Amino acid sequence: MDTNSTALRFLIVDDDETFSRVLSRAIKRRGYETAIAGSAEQALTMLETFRPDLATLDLKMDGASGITLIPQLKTVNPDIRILILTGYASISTAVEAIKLGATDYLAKPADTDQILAKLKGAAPDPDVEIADKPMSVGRLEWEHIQKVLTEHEGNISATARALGMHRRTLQRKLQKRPVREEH
Amino acid sequence: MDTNSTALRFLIVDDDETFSRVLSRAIKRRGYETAIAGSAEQALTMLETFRPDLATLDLKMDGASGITLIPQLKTVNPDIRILILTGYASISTAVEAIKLGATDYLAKPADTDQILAKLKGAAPDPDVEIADKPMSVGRLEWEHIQKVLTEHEGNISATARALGMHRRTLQRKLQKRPVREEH
DNA sequence: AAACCGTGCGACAATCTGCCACATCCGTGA
DNA sequence: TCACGGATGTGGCAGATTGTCGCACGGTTT
Repeated sequence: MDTNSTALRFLIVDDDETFSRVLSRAIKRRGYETAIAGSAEQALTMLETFRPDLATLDLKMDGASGITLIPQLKTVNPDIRILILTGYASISTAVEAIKLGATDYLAKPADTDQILAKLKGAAPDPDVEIADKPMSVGRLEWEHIQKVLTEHEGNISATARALGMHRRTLQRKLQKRPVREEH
Repeated sequence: MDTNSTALRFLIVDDDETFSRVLSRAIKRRGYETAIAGSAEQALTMLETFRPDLATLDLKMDGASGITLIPQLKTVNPDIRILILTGYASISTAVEAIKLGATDYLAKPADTDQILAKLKGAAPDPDVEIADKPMSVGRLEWEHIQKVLTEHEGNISATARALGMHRRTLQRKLQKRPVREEH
């Protein structure tokens, strides 16, 4: 197999710039060529010059949802593998995305290895190997809380409401240290 | 019984007898021919005599999960329309089911009209509504657990080890219903 | 058969959560 | 300036949840 003529092109569509940059670097480090689009519209203008082989799409962005990109990405490259990656995951959007041809669907936060594992998972190559340990539930909860807290500019009361959690409970969780993962 | 040759055959696979009976009556009243299976295994034995055109499958049953029936149902009737209907809904099982060829996926409780609408529903539309609130921590935990659980092919002990969680605790969490997010 | 492994479940103590009750602060508008 | 609404820190307490142990049962492997 000719594997080194060209690197696989990986398109990241997400309006969270920090997230995109971090993910892009991690993907690049693994030998892919990457491009970032901050919106669905911007992604469309890039398709002519950057024909992606892999893509991650966010759902909740300014303008169109990443889901609307799926048919268009598949038109450009029918073999493209698409991963929906969103902080606003739901069953109904997951069902829609898969029906439209997305390869898989993940809720943020997810680490790079899991992202790539999901994208490789549907490849014709039957690579059946479970990678590293997943995040512990405690760690996941911490990440999620931090994310929502940031979205609410550090407002604890608002965050507790958004999470459907009692403010007192959130306060107590925040006082504790983030859970550590050991390897 | 006089069997109407034009009536569509509707198979209900669910171990909740009350639920099955109520749904069956409602479906029958709308002109379908119905059959009930209390387990995946029982459903298989019926396929020769009752070739369904439509089916609802439960996930959490004694014995095999309804998801395992999808390929076999499609073998008997490639045009069958399958709706996953479960009280233990999660994104990872939804993705799995749709990939295997299920038509749609609904969380219980759902009324008869919703069920038939999903089964009759045609093309996927990219304009699904996206949640405006992030998942609650409880919901996120449920989804994460389900994801890891599918990655470990339903092995509870292995999942508990991977999550750094006591097996007993995981068992208890799995017995509970996932938290319903309002929409 | 014996040694394992995964699973389901009872019991109990340690912890955590939901919830109410204050007591501060901090802007904003009357 | 003074209320008023909203955010925040804390204490307390009953009830829910978790971490552990233990035991039984049914498969698989050796």
